[in-house]
Amino acid sequence: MSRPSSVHRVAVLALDDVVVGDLGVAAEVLGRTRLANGRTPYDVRVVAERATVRAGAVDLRVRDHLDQLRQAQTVVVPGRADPTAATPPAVLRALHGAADQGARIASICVGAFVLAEAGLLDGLRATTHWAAAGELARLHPRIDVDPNVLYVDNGQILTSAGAAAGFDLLLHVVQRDHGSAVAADTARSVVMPLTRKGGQAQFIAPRPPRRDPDNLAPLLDWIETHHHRPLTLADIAHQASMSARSLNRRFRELTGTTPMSWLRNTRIRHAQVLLETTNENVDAISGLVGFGSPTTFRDHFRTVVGTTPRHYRQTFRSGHQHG
DNA sequence: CCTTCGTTCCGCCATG
DNA sequence: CACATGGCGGAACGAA
Repeated sequence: MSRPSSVHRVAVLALDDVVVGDLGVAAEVLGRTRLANGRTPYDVRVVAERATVRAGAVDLRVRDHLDQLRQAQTVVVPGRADPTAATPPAVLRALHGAADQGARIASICVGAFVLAEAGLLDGLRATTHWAAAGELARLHPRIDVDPNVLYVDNGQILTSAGAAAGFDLLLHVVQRDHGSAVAADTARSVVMPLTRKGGQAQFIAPRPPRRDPDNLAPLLDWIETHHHRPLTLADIAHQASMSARSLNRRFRELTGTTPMSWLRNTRIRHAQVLLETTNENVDAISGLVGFGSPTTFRDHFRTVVGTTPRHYRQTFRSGHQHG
């Protein structure tokens, strides 16, 4: 028909009780993306098993059927009100089909549970909404759950934390596909400044009133404010009035990670903010966020973020009209 | 790249 | 009895 070869097809999966915010993020960010020549690189379609989808207070009329998933080069899976609700078999089959054909699959928030149910996250690092991270790790032990990052890019499979982190993930996708200039334009278009205020936005968000016999939040706050010091596991355990053994165990249960890994991610997150918002050189930032040496900082930065600190700053800056 | 040495993490098990 | 804690040891990991 009409030149579909140059269009990148995106299917946004609308399951029952989909979180409309997540759905909106997916549809808006990619749908609003424009290339330098004004063309729209993404053909975004919301797909569902049935024409009407419940979504909290509203019903959605969905125009495209689940079958369209097969044609998509990118599939986005938003969260659902009940993260652990069983996913219809036809949906899981469709996801498998898309993955087998090499489609990129990205989840937002607790949409990661759907990917997990499909087995697409086995053996991979992944993230989800921080309050659900422990549950995800418990239900799917083969997933390396990291609740302390905004998103995780495994190449074909991507996961992001809360809805706001979904913005970051999709802007990252745009940047990967079309470069940082296009991504910066998209960010402006959706009025989402590329500046994110540290990942700790995740933690000042609604504190869950749910039961918390052992609440790690105060300890995580303490790590947040002391990450720049040369902390050891013993230091953190002492702060929590726990043995190192118990701390490791509780941490794994409640967050899916280990204390030192959490600390490392906290440091990297702060380093990212400093790279974005200051002119301190990389070595100085390394020290400011608590790394023992610039070498280890670069090492960790690469494994967490995927690029070098210098390149990260460069691509971030290039998207801004000098500021 | 390697090598050395300290740290971290988790299974196991005794203890409360 | 169920359950949580934490010490021990060793494999894996990280720093330099």
